[in-house]
Amino acid sequence: MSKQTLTVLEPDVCCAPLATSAVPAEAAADLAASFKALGDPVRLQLMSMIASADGGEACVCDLTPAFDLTGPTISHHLKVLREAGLVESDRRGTWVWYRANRPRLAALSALLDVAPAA
Amino acid sequence: MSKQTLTVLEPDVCCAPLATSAVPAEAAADLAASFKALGDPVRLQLMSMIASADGGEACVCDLTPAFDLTGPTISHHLKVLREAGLVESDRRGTWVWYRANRPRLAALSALLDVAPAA
DNA sequence: CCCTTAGGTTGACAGATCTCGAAGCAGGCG
DNA sequence: CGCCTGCTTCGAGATCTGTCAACCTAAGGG
Repeated sequence: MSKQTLTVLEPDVCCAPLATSAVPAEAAADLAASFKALGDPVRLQLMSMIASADGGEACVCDLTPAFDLTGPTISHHLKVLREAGLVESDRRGTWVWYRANRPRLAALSALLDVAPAA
Repeated sequence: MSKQTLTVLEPDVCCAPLATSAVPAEAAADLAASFKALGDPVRLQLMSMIASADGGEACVCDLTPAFDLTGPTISHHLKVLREAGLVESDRRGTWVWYRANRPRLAALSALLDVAPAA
């Protein structure tokens, strides 16, 4: 697996449900990167805390104390989520705020959708 | 991250959309394991090939030649998907057939669902 | 029986990942 | 200006992961 950052990352890379048609190799690399980012308990919780936060935004200062991990580690996980295109960050004065990339989440959700009208 | 196989793996471990309420730590470990399994381009393609296969089943003999990888490697990836509860296997005579665990996929899809009734 | 074919298991190795402590950068306060 | 706090980046160590070659098991055919 190469270290390169994927340049695709459009919210709607591939939306045909996985159970409907096979995912092409190029799209698979991009989509798998997002799933991999969610493939860590800490990041999944971070993602959910951010996405479900009041106002749709969460401050790092609120996220960090929720885990038994050091600041740098949380920062690292947030960076992974950022590079996967799942969240966006925004510095506001002293604190940094994170918000979820809804369209991206929706695309992933649609991909895993099975037989909506079975 | 421990090596232990999680014992939970019920299809409906946690279904409240990630954007609605934060995922509890215990559920996060289980769910993240599934996302991690999908976090590899090869496995994501395998998953889609199996889920979209005619009759809902795919033979390993059809999956392996679709990649530029050796048999053992494909076997390893299928094992990961199996242990993540995403697919089930079934030997039928000479060949082994795989089919998707639809409920599990549905649960993951629901988790990533954003603004169901926005 | 022996052999061939389909898959899975084992062992090994390069590369990636998670975690931390130390150091760096940005913004606010005295 | 000088310092403190919040967050990120850097460097390092232990662990995990993807891949292959070699080997093993199961099923079917002479």
